[in-house]
Amino acid sequence: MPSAQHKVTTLQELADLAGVSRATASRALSDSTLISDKTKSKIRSLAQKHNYRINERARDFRLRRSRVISVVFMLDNQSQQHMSDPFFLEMLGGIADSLAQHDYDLLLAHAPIENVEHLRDSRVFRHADGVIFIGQGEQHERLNALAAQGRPMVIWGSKLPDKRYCLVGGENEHGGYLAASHLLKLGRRHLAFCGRIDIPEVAARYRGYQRALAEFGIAEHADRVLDVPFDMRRAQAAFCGVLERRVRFDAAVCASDVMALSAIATFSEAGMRVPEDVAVVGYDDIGLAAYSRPPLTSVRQNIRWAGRVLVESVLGLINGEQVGDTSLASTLIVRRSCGAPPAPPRATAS
Amino acid sequence: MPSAQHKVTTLQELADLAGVSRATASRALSDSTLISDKTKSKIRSLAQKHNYRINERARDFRLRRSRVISVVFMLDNQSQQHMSDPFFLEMLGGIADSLAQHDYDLLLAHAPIENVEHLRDSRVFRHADGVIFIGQGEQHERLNALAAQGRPMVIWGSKLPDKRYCLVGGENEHGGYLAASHLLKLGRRHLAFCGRIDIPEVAARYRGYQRALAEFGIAEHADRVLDVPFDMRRAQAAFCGVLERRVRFDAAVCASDVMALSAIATFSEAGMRVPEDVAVVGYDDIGLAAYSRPPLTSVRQNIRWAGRVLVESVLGLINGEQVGDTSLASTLIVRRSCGAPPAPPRATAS
DNA sequence: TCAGCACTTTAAATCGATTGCACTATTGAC
DNA sequence: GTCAATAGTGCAATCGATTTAAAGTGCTGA
Repeated sequence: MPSAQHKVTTLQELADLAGVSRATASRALSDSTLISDKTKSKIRSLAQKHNYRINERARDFRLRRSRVISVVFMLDNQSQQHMSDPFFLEMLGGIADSLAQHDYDLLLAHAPIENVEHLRDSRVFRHADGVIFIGQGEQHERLNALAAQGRPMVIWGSKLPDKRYCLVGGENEHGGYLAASHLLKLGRRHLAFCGRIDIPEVAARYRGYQRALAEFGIAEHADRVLDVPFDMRRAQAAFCGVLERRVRFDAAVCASDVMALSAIATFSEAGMRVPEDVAVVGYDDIGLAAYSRPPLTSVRQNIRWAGRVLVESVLGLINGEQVGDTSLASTLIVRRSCGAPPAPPRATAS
Repeated sequence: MPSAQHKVTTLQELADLAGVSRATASRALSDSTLISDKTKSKIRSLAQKHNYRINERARDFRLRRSRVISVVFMLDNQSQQHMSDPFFLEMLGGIADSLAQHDYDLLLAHAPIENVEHLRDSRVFRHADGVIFIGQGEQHERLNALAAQGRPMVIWGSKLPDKRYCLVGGENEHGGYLAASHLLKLGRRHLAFCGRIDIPEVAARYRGYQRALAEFGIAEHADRVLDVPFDMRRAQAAFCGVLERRVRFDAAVCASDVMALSAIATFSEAGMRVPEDVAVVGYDDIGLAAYSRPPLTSVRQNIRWAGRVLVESVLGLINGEQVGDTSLASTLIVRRSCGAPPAPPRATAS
C-alpha cells in the first residue's frame, strides 16, 4: 500500500499534486506532444502512484460521445416474447466481447418487430454512438429511414434491393442451397421448407432451396413451403397443423435449429421416425444441435465472428470510415438427423 | 410537422424560447413545486412542441450517477468460454426488460471465474450505479470483499454461511430434493448426482438430493457423485468418463438442462435407453427441455421473475433502502425422461 | 540589448444539466 | 401603513474533464 493517503479522484487534484495546471495534466495523460517529456513522466508516475483513474463519463460528456453501442433484438411479432433462441446468446456474447475490447459499453434493447420507428427518440438512439440491429424483421423500409438519420448503424440480416444501411449477414442463399442439395443427394425428393419467408434472411435461404430443387429437376410444391415462426411454441403448433393437413414430405429444411428440434419432437411424437421417415436439417448449429436425438444436421455460421464484424463495422462508421457490407461463410455440418450414413466409429484413441 | 424550425436541443434554448432562465426551465420539467403552474405548463408545452428531449448524459453527469447497471456473468473456469446455456439468455432478457422499465441501461460484462477482484477498478464498477452478478463461482470471499467496498451489488446464487452481500437465488436445496425424491418415488434406487459441488448452487442441490436419499433410507454412494461441469463439451467428456468407469446407476440428477441433454445424448449413444435404463432429470426447464427426445423432466425456476427481483433489489440498494435476500420457488416439471408414465393423451380439443 | 522564434504551460470557455442562495413581488396580520 | 412570511424566479457555482487562445520562458543571432 503506497501513500494512498487521500484518494486522488479528479484531474484537478492530480494537477495540484504535480504542481501544474489541469490542462497540463490532461495533456500529459493523453500523451499530447505539447508537453515536455519530463513533465509528462512526472504526472504519469504520480497518477500511477495514487491510482488515479480518469472519470470516463466526464470525458465522454465533454467529448459528446458515449462509448455505448446499442444492440437491438427484434421481438417475435406474434408472441412479442424475447427470443430465447441460443443463437442470440452467442451473437450477444460475440458482440459484447468485441465491444469490451474496444472499450465500448453495450446497451441491450429490443424492438417490437412491427415498429422500429419509435426508437429514434428513445435512449437506444440518443444514448448510443451507434446501433446494431439483429435481424431486419419486416421493417426494411423503416430501417432505411432510420439509417438516413445519419447515426452509425449496422444491421445483421440479408441484402435487400434498395437497402441504404450497412449490412452484415450470413450466406443465406448458399446455406439454404447447401441444406436442400444435401438432402437431395441423399435421395430425398419431397423437401419441405420451414420458416417465414417474409423475413429477408429466411427468404434468401428459401431461394437457395429453390435453386437446389431446380438443379435436381424437381418441381416445387407450394404445399411444402411451411409458414413456421421462430418462436418454439408457435413452431410446434405450426408443425402440428402441418401434420393434421397431412402434407406429404420426406425431409424438412428448417430456418433455425430450435425450429428443427421442435420439428423432430413433434414428428416423432406423431410416430414418424427421424431420419428414416423424415430427414431434418436445421440452421445456425447451436451448441445443443449436436446433443439432440438424433444429432442435428445444421448450417453453421460463425456467430462469434459475426459479432466481431458487426462491432468493427459500426465502430468504423463512427470513425467516419467507408464501411462496406460483409458476408460470412456458411458450412453444412452433417449429423444423423438428415439420414446420412453415420460417421465411421472413431478408433478408441489412447 | 409543427414549427420545428431549429431543433431545440439544450435547456438553455428552451429557456430562451420561454423567456425564462435555465433554472426555471429545469425546475418546470422536473415538476418542482417552486414553479408556478402557469410557467410550468408554458414551458412544458413549449418543450413538447419543439420536441425537446433532455440530455440524460448531462443530467446523470451532474447528478453523479450513470443509470447503468452492470451484469456480470461468470465464465466457465476451464473452458473460459462465455456460457452458452440458454438459461443465461432468459436471465439476461428478464434483467434487461426490468432495467428498461426503470430507465436504466445495462452494461454486459463477464468475469473469469477465478478472479473477480480486478473488476473493482474496471469500468464494470466505475461506470455503473450497481452490479448484478450471475453466479458466485467459487469466489465467495472475493465477492464479500467487493461488497464491502459499498457499491450496490446483488448476486444470483446460493446462501453461504458468512456471506455479506445481497443475495437472490432459487430454492436449490428444495429443487435438488424434488428431483431426487421424485426419482425415488418412481422406484429408482441408484441415483447419480451430476454437477460440480464446489459451486454453491450445485452444492445446495446436492444437499437436497442427500436429504431425499436419507428419507428413503438409502445409503449414499460416493461413486455416484459425478463431477460434471456446466460447459456442454466438457460435460459430455465427463459423462463418457463415467461410462468408461462403469459406474452403476439407474437415474441421474443433473445440475442443468444442458447437462441433462448432454447426458441423454451420451447415454443413448452408448446404447442405454432413457428413461428405461437410466432416468434423467435436469434443472432450469429451459425452453428446449420440452423438445428433447424424450422430453426432459426438469426443476423449473422462474428466470424472468428472478431477473426482475435482481433488478428491484439492486435499485433498492441504490436508493439506500434496506434490502433483504430473496428466494424464488422451484417446481418440478415432469416429462418422460424421468420414466414417469406418459401424461394421458389430451382430448383432441375443438 | 532585444526582436524573433520555438517550446511549454496556463487561464478560461465549454459540454448540458441541477440547485443553493439571493432577490423581488405579493399576501396577510397587526 | 408596516413588516414578516411566502411564492416565484434568476444568478452563479458545480459536476470532471478537453481544448483554444494567450502568455510565459529560454535561446539564438543581429
